Amino acid sequence: MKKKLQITKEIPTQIKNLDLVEKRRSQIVDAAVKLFAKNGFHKTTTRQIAEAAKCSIGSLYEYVESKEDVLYLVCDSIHAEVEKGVSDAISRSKGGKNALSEIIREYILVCHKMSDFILLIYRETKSLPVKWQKKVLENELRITSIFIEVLKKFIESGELPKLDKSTIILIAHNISVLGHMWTFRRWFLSHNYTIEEYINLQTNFILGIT
Amino acid sequence: MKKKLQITKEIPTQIKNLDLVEKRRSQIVDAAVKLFAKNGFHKTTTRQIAEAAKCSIGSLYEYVESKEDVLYLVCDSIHAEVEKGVSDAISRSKGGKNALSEIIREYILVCHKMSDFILLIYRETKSLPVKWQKKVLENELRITSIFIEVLKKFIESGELPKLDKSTIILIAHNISVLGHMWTFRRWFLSHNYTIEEYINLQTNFILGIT
DNA sequence: ATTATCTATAGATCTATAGATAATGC
DNA sequence: ATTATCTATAGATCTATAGATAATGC
Repeated sequence: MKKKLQITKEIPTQIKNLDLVEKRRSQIVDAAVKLFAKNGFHKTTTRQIAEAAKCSIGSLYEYVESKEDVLYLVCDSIHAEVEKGVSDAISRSKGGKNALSEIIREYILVCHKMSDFILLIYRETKSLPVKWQKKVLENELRITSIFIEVLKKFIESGELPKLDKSTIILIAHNISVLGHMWTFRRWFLSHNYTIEEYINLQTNFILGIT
Repeated sequence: MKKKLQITKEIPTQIKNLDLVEKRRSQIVDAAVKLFAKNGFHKTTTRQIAEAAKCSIGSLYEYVESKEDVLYLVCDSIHAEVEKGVSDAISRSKGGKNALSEIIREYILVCHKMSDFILLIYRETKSLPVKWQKKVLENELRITSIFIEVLKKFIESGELPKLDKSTIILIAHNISVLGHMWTFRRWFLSHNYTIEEYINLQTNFILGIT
């Protein structure tokens, strides 16, 4: 994939074989994402990451230049998975009646599945070098802009009432954030609602059916 | 205040004079909250805190038992200020037409003012010992429950349509989170909306005026 | 003489790298 | 002979405390 190659280029490595870089970095990311989600970025040591990724600490530093590199790879892979989930839902969508509800539903289910990792991004983005913080925020924005496009389409086709641009943008951000809300208030919400109840209530709220 | 005395009791100190404990801890919190907001909990050292609080590292550890103690004091003081802001707004509220809008407005203004510190709580709650994580979540819930009470009151007085309990609870959480959203998406939102525009759009969204 | 404050540092990390060793491909 | 991997550790922290000193109140 284009995207992956781009990242492979963004983060320097000592290793020549680019296929190997992809493979090992993917091991590293899989190991690190769990450790970061569980113990946080700062409490996770590079040794723990190397061990979980089944390589030595020396090898780890052949594939990345710093611990922050690992965090960036982790954040990026999380966003890629969320984005894929949303895009897939949209291409599966048949359009027509209730199609927006269906997309909101699929998005919240992605948030549900990715709960711990979305939380990780909220917590640790600030630990990245500024350059990569910006990249992470761009990713966030890209996901939100998918909702903007969807909303516009539904307004054009008359399934939603006409709204001005700043309202559309705000609603798209609200959808994003109300999905995330399930991740960072799950400690409360999951005791009071099932995920299906949550989806229904939020859908009604967003569509103004109260 | 009762609350303060309670915290003074929760976190042990070597110092006998309780007034002094309050005074010094308040220095420590004022210093730490800025450092944590700017550099994060883990990148802030106890020496930096002591220096900014104008006491020695030795003294610092007479007033708290650990760095995590400082973080708990910080989180608690942030929540206390948010809660005060909301409570004050409600007691100032004249009731009657648009009173809910007015409370939402004041709440979002509090979030605006406290932006960096609300973000700090999102980022660093996980760095606390579990016991105190729970306390912080309780504080969060207490603020949300203020909105629940307000909503109930407006439904009783007929200014809002009748809603079932789980919808009321969800809307209260949504109000809380859409206030926070201004803090953690400010990097985007503030380039597209003034705080007043944001308040108006979100108020319309929450009240279902689209 | 009791209480608060300070200085100096023990003890315990953790990141990142240098240099040695093993594996691969021509 | 080139590329990938490993072991061992340099160097740089940082938290928390012990023990010494200064300030306070009877």
